[in-house]
Amino acid sequence: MSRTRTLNDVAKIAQVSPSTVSRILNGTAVVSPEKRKQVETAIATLGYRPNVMAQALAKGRSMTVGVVTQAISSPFYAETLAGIEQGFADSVYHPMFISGHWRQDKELEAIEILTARRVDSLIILGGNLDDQYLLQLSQQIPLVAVGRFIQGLENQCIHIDQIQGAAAGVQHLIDLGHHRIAHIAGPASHRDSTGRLHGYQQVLAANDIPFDPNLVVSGNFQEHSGLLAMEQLLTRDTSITAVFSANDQMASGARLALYRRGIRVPEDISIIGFDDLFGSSYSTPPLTTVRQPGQEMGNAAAQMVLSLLEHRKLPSLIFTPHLVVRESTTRLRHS
Amino acid sequence: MSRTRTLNDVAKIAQVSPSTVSRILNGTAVVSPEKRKQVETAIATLGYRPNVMAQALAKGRSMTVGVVTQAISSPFYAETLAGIEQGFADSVYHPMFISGHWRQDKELEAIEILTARRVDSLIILGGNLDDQYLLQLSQQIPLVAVGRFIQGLENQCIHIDQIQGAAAGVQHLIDLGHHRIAHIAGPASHRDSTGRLHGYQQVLAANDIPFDPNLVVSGNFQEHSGLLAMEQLLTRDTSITAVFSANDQMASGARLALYRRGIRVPEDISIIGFDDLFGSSYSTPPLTTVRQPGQEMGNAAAQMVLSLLEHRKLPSLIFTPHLVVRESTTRLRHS
DNA sequence: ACAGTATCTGAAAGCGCTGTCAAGAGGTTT
DNA sequence: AAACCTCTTGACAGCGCTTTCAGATACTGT
Repeated sequence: MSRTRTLNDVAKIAQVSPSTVSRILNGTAVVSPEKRKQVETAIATLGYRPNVMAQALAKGRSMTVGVVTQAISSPFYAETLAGIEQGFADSVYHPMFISGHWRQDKELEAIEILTARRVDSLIILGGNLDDQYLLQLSQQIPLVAVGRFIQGLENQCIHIDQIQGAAAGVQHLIDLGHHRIAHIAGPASHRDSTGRLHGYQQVLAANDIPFDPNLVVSGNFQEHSGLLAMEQLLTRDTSITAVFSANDQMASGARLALYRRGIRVPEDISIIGFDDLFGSSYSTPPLTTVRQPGQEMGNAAAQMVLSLLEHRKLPSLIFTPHLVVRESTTRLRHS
Repeated sequence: MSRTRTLNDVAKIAQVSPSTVSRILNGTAVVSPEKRKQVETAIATLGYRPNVMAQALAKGRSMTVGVVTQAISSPFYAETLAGIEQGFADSVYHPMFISGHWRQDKELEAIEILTARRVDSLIILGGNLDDQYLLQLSQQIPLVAVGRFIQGLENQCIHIDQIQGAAAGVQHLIDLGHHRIAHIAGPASHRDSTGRLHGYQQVLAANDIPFDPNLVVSGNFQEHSGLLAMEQLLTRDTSITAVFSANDQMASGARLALYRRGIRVPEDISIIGFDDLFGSSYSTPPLTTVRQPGQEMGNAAAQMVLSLLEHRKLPSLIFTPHLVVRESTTRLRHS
């Protein structure tokens, strides 16, 4: 393992001062063509690569942005991460991901780790950190939040209206003639869950359909909890003709519960999800869902960070949930 | 944005030398209880956090390990990444992920970026870099490869026998009485694809079933290509009773193609996948597949890196593919 | 009481780079 | 020919930390 080359080595064999090499590397000042040539060949022959750590220390900027995600293997977050990565792709910055696992302590720890590395900026994906904390954190370091709306930091949040999204989904079901519509909610602690639940309730009310608490069961956003929730709904009430699941993963679990009982989708029961995960368009039947453009939002978050870092004015980005009708929902047959 | 505190600030207000503070932080030497106390309170009142960049520069170790993955949003890789992250969780190291998108140039670029940051070690997930290059790279930096087997670097590879896995899957189909078994292969350029194809052919031969080239179609490991492949198989040959897909994602696409034509799974056609993605156990019907323990392999890769970095002897880890029988395969009914 | 030893601590040099500052070279102007 | 610019370049002081080295102190044993 040969010692790695330094800028000094380059300077020495190019017979110039380290400053000059630095200037060429960074384009910080004009350098005579001859010296530039010498330096360039020196760099080439040594195979020199600047040490980003040292640059970071000297410049006071690490060229990395920290991303607090919740779980790298969660399909929804993964799409967003891919968007973030793509958004930084041709910039000089690079993202570093750390998972918070939906636990506030882990998220705080993630932020510690990231700030100890002096990341230049932070992207927070969902999570349980409170608004107040993030608001204060944003005073110390440029940050953008994805999937949440923080009062006083509106311009640095990328989110979509969950209520509106849920409303669109449930209205679709109602338009198809359903009125016994169950809801598999997310965990009550999660603000997206409550938003979606509200959307569900609002649309019911708007359509004069009484809200029946028996028709809502909570899960934890994972497939298995959707399956359990569906089973519970089925034993509670047999008049259900449609279910609105707070995310695609639980919809998938619910769909399996139905399959096991021989209940057909969409003929017997219609299902609608939320998120539009990539795989949802390949489920059987392809899932009707409310799309949250995860990748685009991630990409936008990266752009926003870049603007923040370069003190450009922030792009104003608006994302709206969007109903994607596929084959898991159908018109209610009057029986 | 208040200037962030440095070790010197701490030293000053604790009335000790910077060296002493450093010693306490790193446990490098014994320090008298009083000084330790002074320093600790100083750290607490200042809210001091060491600058990892500066530490890295001084120690010559960045405490980060670079991971070259292929696509962060690919379900299989995402599981592996989660395993890696978990494997480093209570170490002082942190992973930094960069995607190569299955393109050699991007992978090389990823390695450049990572080494410019002086990562202490590298984990390579699959990809198209050639063995020779990696073997040479491993001379410069501790590296472990996941999902590939490199001659001369066997101890630093974590992989499973693709042939054996495919064989197990196909044998399962044969045991159920199938002999018209199609294969949806991965891209020919991908070594896992060829391994799985060989496994398929070997088992066919071992059971005296003639290999019919018409029964194999290649996809690109994405869902859509599986759908296309299935459609093609269906037009080519109507006697197919089972299909072995080179991964779960294509199996999912194939399953959709069948659904569209009203062909039942598993009653009319049995399907078996490869990987055992988390979502596969929630497909309709739950997919029979050959499990590749992505998360465990990722975790093992992290452990291996840690061993390498601490010069401990390498754990010898053997992973084997494992048939997971679910509901997408069934005994052939003699018609 | 004194050399010898074991402990703790600070000074200082550096890790690899950047950026300020001032000097030297060459060219203009009057 | 003197005074003044403009350009390019090197010295040098950091960035925030670690680590050697040697000095200071406190204990040994004889």
